[in-house]
Amino acid sequence: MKRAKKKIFRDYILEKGLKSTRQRDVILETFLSSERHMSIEELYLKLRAKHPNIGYATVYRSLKLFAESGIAREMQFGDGQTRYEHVEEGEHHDHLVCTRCGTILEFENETIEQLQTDVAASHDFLIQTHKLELYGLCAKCRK
Amino acid sequence: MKRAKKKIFRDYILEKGLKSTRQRDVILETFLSSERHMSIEELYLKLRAKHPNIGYATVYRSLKLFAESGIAREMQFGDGQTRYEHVEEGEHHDHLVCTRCGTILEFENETIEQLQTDVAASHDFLIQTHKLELYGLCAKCRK
DNA sequence: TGTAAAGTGAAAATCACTTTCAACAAGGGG
DNA sequence: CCCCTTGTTGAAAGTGATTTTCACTTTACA
Repeated sequence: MKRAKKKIFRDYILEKGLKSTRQRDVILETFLSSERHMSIEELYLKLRAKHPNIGYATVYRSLKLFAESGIAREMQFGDGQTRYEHVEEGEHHDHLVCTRCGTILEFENETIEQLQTDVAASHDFLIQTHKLELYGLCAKCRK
Repeated sequence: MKRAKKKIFRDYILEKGLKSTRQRDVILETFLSSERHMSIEELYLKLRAKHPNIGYATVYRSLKLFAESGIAREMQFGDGQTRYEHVEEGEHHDHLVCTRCGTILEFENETIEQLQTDVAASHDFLIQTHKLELYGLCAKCRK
């Protein structure tokens, strides 16, 4: 799976006439072996531990590239920081965001998706993407 | 309705030991008689027309206060600007956001709300708020 | 009215990115 | 291999939205 994503990215780079670099390899490896929903700051700090010479800007640029290539997705959860999550092909999920501890859980609900399509249709609206987030307290924090 | 919101705000101000000022009155009046989903920039420009001496910071501060008092709600639609919408008591709606012209339509769907509650329950999660946005092309723009 | 506490506006500061730019690497040729 | 065109990088400066600071008002109540 990690291998597959690396291939997708390699192919994307090639197709666009871009170059494969040491930095991108390191950032990709670190991103892929990190938990989902990492903020750029978090990823940058994690990277710095082993690669103190990698610049902030490079991390931003690489993540943007990962998103373009289709292996990552940009997300905003209202805390003012952009997070990137791993993209699994053909899968879409929504989020439960704990407002106390920041934990992000994922869920899928086919019925909700279908109802969204219905709503859009009734407004003659063509859906490109959607965002559904439930904010509140996770099991741990509500005790 | 406008009257009711002004009262809610007045009560909030009082309860918190804050002060009622000319600026807040003007900003509130302008906010209430504006369309929903105004960005701060838009509101500020509208205000300036009649009150050129009101500062940017005061508009920001007032809107934050409106949100705290419960008569307004902060919203992010991914265009990098915070928008404030009017809160009608006991009503919750979601949004259709046109990615081309920026139009924001509202809709309500009780079934989706119910399914959200079910999802949350199955994760032992306590919902405080939620956000559902469908991004795409509105009827006008999809032609 | 006096005055303590809150509010205001202008400007500076902050925050999360983005861009700039000079120095460096990649990946083809030749 | 070496060249050389073109993309890449890191540091630092720049952005744009929002916040904070601060000296100066205003407000509300004693």
